[in-house]
Amino acid sequence: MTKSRTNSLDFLSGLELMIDSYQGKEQIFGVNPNPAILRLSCEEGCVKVIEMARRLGVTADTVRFYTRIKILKPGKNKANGYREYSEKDYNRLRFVLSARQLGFSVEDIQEILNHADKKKSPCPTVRRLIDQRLNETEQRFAETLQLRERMQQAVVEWSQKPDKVPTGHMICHLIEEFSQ
Amino acid sequence: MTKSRTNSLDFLSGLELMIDSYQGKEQIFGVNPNPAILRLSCEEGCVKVIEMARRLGVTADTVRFYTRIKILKPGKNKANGYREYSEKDYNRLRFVLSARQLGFSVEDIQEILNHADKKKSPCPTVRRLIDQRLNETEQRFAETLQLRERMQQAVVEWSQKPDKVPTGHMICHLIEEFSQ
DNA sequence: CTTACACCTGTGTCCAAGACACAGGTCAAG
DNA sequence: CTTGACCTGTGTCTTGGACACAGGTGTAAG
Repeated sequence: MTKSRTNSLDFLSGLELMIDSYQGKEQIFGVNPNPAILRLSCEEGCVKVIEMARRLGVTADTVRFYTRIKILKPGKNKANGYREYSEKDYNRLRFVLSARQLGFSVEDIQEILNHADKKKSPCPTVRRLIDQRLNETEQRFAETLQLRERMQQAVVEWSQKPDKVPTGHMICHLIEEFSQ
Repeated sequence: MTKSRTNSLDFLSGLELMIDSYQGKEQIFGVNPNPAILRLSCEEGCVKVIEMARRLGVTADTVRFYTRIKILKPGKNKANGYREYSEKDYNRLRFVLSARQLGFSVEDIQEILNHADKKKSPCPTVRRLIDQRLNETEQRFAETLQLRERMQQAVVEWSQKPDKVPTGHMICHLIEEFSQ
């Protein structure tokens, strides 16, 4: 139950509130196979998109995005069509955000969730994917490092050089004479 | 949030800007200083898209892309509609590729070229833009560095941990117990 | 009751720099 | 004549949302 709640702040107190108020219905909500009762508890425990977003420190657009691509599957209030995000959606979204922080793509996350939804361990997939993504990140890191150095050197070199008007075969001498 | 892979830095990969590795037959591009003769010689000296691409070490799609957005303005062979890239286009594209290597966006480059085309010095613009882009690159660099460290630490930590099957409130303990 | 306003819905489009696909035209060799 | 390599312009795809839009809903104030 105790989580790494290190990376987010005030919406986590909201989380505790929500989980606590939900405590008494745990049997009904997650475990009880009767969908009628499940829906019943939703009326009290579920939240709308903005509240969901606020609790996890993202925008409503982000919540809608993950809903659109069916990572989140909130119910719908029959009366007005509003989405109803449950604790399960909350946990799922929190998971998604954690995974994104670790460099997983949304597609990766879908794959991971597919395993978990089938009650299979997603861990082997997770290990495979992070190796892959880490390689790419190393690659990107090296490229960004090089680009940064190149740009820094350009700024230094150019500070010694004058402005010039373009000629027939030279558009900008700063850029074109920069060797590296 | 982590913008990870989406920061297309791909243009940096592998290409050392192999511009003048071509020593071939026609000495026309890059050697003849007289633009009038060059323009005149277009019927003979101009090249088609693939040859242009080859000379600068990029794909034909890249040449077409810059043509499409009107950074390159090759003529058209009236007989068959084929594009005819002149030495001016060659110089322009070489400039574009150099500028891309320094982190300028295509939009930046259009702005720079607009100045140059009006015979104004693009240098003040260039200096302003590189400051801006360098800032962004520093930012991206810091983010990539952090992401990389986070991922590396995850791999290390996870190597000590077992696989687990998901439970009601835990999708993947590796990801969800990872604190940082 | 009306009105204002904040919230909600789904859908479509945008971003960057090309890469890729596609339908159709051109050209030289065999 | 056919094959195959090349050419054309245009449209769509990529990421992870952000933003726009048209229209419906809920609520408090006047």
